[in-house]
Amino acid sequence: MVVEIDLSDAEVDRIFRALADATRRDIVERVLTGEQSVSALADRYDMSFAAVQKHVAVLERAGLVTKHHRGRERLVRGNPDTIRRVQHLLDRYERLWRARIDALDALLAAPPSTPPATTPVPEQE
Amino acid sequence: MVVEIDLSDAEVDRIFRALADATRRDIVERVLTGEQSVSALADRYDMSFAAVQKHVAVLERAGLVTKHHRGRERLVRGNPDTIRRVQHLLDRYERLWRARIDALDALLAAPPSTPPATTPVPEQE
DNA sequence: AATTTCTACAACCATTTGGTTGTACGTTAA
DNA sequence: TTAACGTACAACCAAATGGTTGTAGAAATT
Repeated sequence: MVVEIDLSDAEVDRIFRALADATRRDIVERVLTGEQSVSALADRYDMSFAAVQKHVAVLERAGLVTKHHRGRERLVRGNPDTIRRVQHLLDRYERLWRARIDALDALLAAPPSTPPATTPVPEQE
Repeated sequence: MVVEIDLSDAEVDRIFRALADATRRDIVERVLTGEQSVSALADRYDMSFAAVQKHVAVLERAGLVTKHHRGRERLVRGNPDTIRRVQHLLDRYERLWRARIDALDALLAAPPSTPPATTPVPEQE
């Protein structure tokens, strides 16, 4: 199964914003280990049912969870694909950082008689 | 060098919120590959200097960048430690997911003569 | 000394966010 | 059939966000 590789800026915005709230992160954790109804989730938090409903909606719009019908309930389930995509994003940041560190190391390792100013970095992207 | 392992909810809030903006993510990428002054950054974006200054402040409060003095300039530099901590957070999410999948797999692998209705999931919490 | 550059910060504004309560509707249970 | 449960959604509100302009100070340039 091929998953989408690239995410638009707006999608990434929604994902990070969705994760920028402790209640929503907690919901994600819960539904990753097992789907739960909205009201079952709402029982866990000290806020109204409608507030939890809104949090779930934010997570759903970000693609972090999905909802399914079962009778009168709506079961919320975590979507690990989106989690994985965020990890790839952060991996990219780390690669950028490492490339820079490697370049600085190369500079320091090079003898001062041969300044490597022409090719400081393997020039990716 | 030992880095902090745990982050408070408020810290994680700030980090994810800081990353929930395309301009700020772009700034992070730029300063991970090499430090830049605030005005050099501001030249890159179609908004006022003050707006970019605010974005940098948000990133700084989240611990994603640091600022250093050089004459009248303030050099902005990426902080990979924080990036790494976010990765660890997401790793945790993935482990939770995998644990659940493994449990379901174990259920499916069990012979039908032993109905697993009593323990559908390893009952966490 | 005067001017320009880089930064800091306050004040303001429109929009979004995160919460509330209230109403309505489909589904299950008595 | 009636009542209770689970959900959806609108309306409202306070606070935060993301932008602006304007003022001021420190450092560099002329």
